[in-house]
Order: sequence, then C-alpha cells, then structure tokens
Amino acid sequence: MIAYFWHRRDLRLEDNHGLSKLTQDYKEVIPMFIFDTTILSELSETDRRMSFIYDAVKDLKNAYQSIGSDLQVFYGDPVEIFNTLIKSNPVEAVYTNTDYEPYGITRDAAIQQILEQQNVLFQSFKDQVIFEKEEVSKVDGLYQVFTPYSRKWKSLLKELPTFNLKESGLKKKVEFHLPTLHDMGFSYQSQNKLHYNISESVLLNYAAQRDVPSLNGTSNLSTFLRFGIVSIRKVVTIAKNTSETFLNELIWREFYMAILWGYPNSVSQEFRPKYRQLNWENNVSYFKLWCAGKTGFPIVDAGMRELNATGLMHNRVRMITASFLVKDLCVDWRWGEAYFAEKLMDYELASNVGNWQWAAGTGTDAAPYFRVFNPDRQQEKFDPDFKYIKKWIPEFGTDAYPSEVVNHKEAREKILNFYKSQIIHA
DNA sequence: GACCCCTTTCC
DNA sequence: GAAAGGGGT
Repeated sequence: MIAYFWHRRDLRLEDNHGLSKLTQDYKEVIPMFIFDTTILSELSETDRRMSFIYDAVKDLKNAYQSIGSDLQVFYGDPVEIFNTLIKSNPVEAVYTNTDYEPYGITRDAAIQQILEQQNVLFQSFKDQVIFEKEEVSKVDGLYQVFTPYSRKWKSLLKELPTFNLKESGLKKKVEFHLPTLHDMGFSYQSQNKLHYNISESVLLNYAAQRDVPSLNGTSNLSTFLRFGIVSIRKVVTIAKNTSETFLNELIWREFYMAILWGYPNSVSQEFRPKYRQLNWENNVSYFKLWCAGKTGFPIVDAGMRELNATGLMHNRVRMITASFLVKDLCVDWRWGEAYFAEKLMDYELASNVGNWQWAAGTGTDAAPYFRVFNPDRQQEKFDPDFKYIKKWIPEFGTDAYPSEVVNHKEAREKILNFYKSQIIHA
C-alpha cells in the first residue's frame, strides 16, 4: 500500500510537518508535486515565477534522490490526477500541508471528497504559519487591528517543534520523469539566482536599515517563504532572538492570512463597507505610466522599474508606489493589486490584497485616507543621496527623464476631497 | 522672510 | 504621513 505526500507550497524536506507525519505513519511514502494547470493557465509564457518554482522542484527532487527516493512530478488538474492515481495504485493515504487561499480550500475539499469515497485517508497539517485560521482571535472573533493581534500572537508563542523526516518511511528505488518547462508551455527566464539573508548582521540592523532601499537591509525571505523553501518555525525562532521588528513583519504575514481566511471576499471587495462606493478615476494612460515607471516621480519610477526588471521591489518603495497610484493618480487599488500579482516573485494573495487595501485606506487596520505619501519627502527620508533612484533610472537628471504626470499638491487636495465626499457616512 | 520645533489636523 | 499653524529666534 502506497501513501502519497503532496507538496504544494512547502518545497523542502526539512521541518515539514505533513511529510514528517506521513513518513512516521507509513512505510511506502511517495512524495509528489503537481504543476496545476488551473494555476498555470493564468500565467504568461515568460513568467519568472515558473522558472523559480521549476528550479525549486528540481532541487527537491534531487534532495529525495540523494536519499534513495524520488519526487513524482505531475502536470495537469489535481482532481483528475488523483482520480487516476487511486484507480491505478493501491493508495492508503494522502497527506499534505494546509492551504488557506480560496482556490486551495475549494480544490482540497474536492480532492478530500474523491479520496474518502475510495476509502483513502486525506489529512492536512499546519505548516506554513505558526498560528492558522482563528487560533489568534478575541472572544468575539478575529482581530482586525494589527497591534492587539500581534500581542496575542506573541503571548501564544511557545517553543516551536521541528518536524523531522523519517527517511525509512520513504519508498526507495523509485524513479520518476520530470516534465520540462517547455513541455508545460513556459520558457526559462534566466534570472539572478535569489538568495535570502537572515544572518545576525542583517537582523540586528534590520530596524535601522530595512527602510533604505539602496541598502541590502532586508532579508529577501519573502519568495522563499511563499514557496515554503524555508520553514517558518525556523525563521520565527531566529527572529525571536534577534529582531522584534523583523518578527513583527512575520506576524503581519500571518495577520493578513488570518484576515483572508476569515474574510475571503476582501480579495475583491473593500474590507470596510463605507469605502465600497468610491468612483475611481482610472485614467488608463496614467496607469500605464505608473506600470512602466514613467510618472516623473523618481522614487515611484525607480520602484516600478525594479519590479519590472527583477520581479521584486523594496518594501518601503512598495508602499510609496501603492500610495501614489491610489492617492495621486486616483486609480482603483485592485488595478495595482493585479499588476503586483502579475509581477512579484514573492506574490502572496493575502499580503498583496491586505497591503493594497491598507494603502488605499479601505482595509482592516488601514492607513487613514488622509495619510498621503509625498514622493519627495519619502525620497528625502529614505533615498537622500539618490542612490536607489540612480540605480534604476539611468536617465535621471537628463532631459530624457519624463516630467511629473500630476502636481502632487493638487493631487493630494483632490484625493482628500474625493474620499471625503464619497465615503458613505453611516 | 527664513528657519526651527512642536502641536494639531486630516477623521 | 504630511501639512499647516503657532510660537519662537
């Protein structure tokens, strides 16, 4: 009898909750991964993330091979794949780690039903977060404000377990074929290999340096956490001992995951009802200039060009560019959210939606609508010597650099008026 | 008038 | 988060 471990966003052997459990419970475990056509069909042929995931899957496969096992990689629709698998193999159980996104919840419910109809045990485990679902909540429900949420989160935090793989539980002497990227309709995007850095030298200076985009003062962990290449338990244990500010960032990640879990409608709808009638200007040519990094506001344009060139953007600049699109250009936050979703290597539905709603003032614990970032003040504070700007805008300071698409002072007054007049006063 | 610091305002 | 206003030099 075979037991499958289904890897999704947990592309690692180390400290993997569900994998650890399955290899303890069964002796013929086959690890598997599905390139899910439902997800892939939304991506462009040149999507950078496909190359990153493909490399990560290859690394995972190699890791299994080095201990005498192998990762079985499928390409297709998960429901069909499991249907075929259980018909052609004597499958006893399928374990996986819990997915909290709306699509993942629906997909997993369908698969659970198929498997249980055939008496195959399906179990999922908490792995990508420290606290899931309503584990951090008040007596009357989920927290909607970060600070009390984070206090409760910290009060609940204990020594974290490490879930070890039991190698003898893996089925040995198996060998599986790996489809190529080309087979799946994608071309390889040669990119600088990403690296994360959670060394003491980064974390001890994190609070002081993380807001300066010209420095390497951030951890670059987001992409690795997104695909579960690194264990969150390991990272939190390090953060707890080095940097409160960094730990808080990890808690923001779980805060928005809990919000998405509890309020899945917030993906497309303003969290706060009184902001649901805003009549965004949605000037398409402004939006295109923002996307291309040609607004004439250097800190905004540098950020967008970094995003377009690398699939990443420094966090401080994400806030500045988001504020600019919504507040200065009066474009719907959903347009910005969609653009970031298309481009970001570390794109995470919960964080992306949560933070865009924050920037637009429409979300839980959002910036009040009258908080309008001034691009020049932000540049003075966080890129005073224009180092970041010059890195991404080679023509900065020449005639080739575009002039300002709007006047910030006027745009600010306009947007304050926009919100004030259109918010529904209950 | 220029500059600084501090508080209030925007809800 | 930023601007404006008050109060000072």
